[in-house]
Amino acid sequence: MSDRRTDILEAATRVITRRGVRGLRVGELAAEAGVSTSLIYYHFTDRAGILRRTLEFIIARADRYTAERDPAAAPLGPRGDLRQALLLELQDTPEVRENSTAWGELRASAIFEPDLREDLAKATLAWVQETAELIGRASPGGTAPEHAAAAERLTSLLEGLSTRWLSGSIPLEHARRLLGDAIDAELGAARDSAVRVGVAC
Amino acid sequence: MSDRRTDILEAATRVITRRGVRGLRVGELAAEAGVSTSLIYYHFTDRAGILRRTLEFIIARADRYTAERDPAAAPLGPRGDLRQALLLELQDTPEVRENSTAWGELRASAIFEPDLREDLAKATLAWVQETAELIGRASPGGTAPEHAAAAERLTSLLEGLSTRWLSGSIPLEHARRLLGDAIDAELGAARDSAVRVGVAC
DNA sequence: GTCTATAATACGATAGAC
DNA sequence: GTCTATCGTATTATAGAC
Repeated sequence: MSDRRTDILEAATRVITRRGVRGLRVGELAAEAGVSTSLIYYHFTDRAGILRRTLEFIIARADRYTAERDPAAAPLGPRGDLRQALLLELQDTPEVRENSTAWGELRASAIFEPDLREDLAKATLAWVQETAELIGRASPGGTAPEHAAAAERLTSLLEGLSTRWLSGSIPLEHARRLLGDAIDAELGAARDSAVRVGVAC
Repeated sequence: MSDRRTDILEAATRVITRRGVRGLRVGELAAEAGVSTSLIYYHFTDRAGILRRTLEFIIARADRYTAERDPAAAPLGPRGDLRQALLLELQDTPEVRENSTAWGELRASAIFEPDLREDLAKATLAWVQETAELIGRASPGGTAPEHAAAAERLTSLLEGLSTRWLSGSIPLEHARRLLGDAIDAELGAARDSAVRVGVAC
């Protein structure tokens, strides 16, 4: 489990959090992981290989902690599940910061490195679909395409807010409030129209 | 107007669009501008100076084209003005692509280079305030803080969608549709509550 | 699998002529 | 102001011992 290869991938995640994907230096990664540079080349062939495997690692880890909600915790209901799933990404803990930073870097790097795009688009799609499902459970009123569109808006907004937070343009609490309100609005809109159809004059 | 200095700044914008802020190489910039590397150092001192001036240049140019609406064009009304101002940033023209790419890079780079944060935060704030004012004109119902929050949500969403577009995760038209719907929802919500207050049972 | 040592080169920056 | 030539170093990557 905790072999050298994994050590290096974890170290790479930390270095990317500190310096960015494009600021990662093999020498600094070696120091962070406590190994020689040549061992890194032995395991990952070249710098591009390091990046590819690290980004896979980050995507896999993000999946894991998203899925890993404490099953013994008080049930939140569909609305609470959605709020928690999204607000989870706006927290100042080392793990979330690492994931958010690395995810943002992955996306920003993909603009200039077409090789990264396919994996990124696949991971994005999976995330949007999971979110759409949570929205569907929280607002049974709408259609599946409406839920998908809402999921795309909320996850895109989350990415935008996360980058603003990490780049020092807004405080974390402010980002959380804006996202929370947007979630309420996406769900409220559906609920309101249901209410209107059922109850209004 | 079109002196060497400006040539270099325009060339730098193109190189950043192609390679990113962190992918900009002084040698490549020199080739793109058709000058020697030392001339670049003569005008901009060092690489950081190149970047600083180029980002100022980009911010100024974005301001200009945002302000530069054809005054002879058919008046759109407040709602149309808002839509146009935001959707303007999601277009596949060289100038918009350059600005969006560079702006995204500026934000992504600021995560790792605190020197960039202040200018970025200032430019972001100005943009949010302009947007809030447009929202205020388009939906006179709400309060100023509500307009500001809506502006932050819409501009953050725009940044998120723009990055998704540029990184190849969604097609441009799709991004435009999602943003357009979000604008309608932000305005519609205010209008609906006004309508509800005035008219509902 | 892991290291030390080093090759090869890319890159930022400067010197000095015109 | 602009160029050619070059320096010094940071960085990727490899050779070869253990």
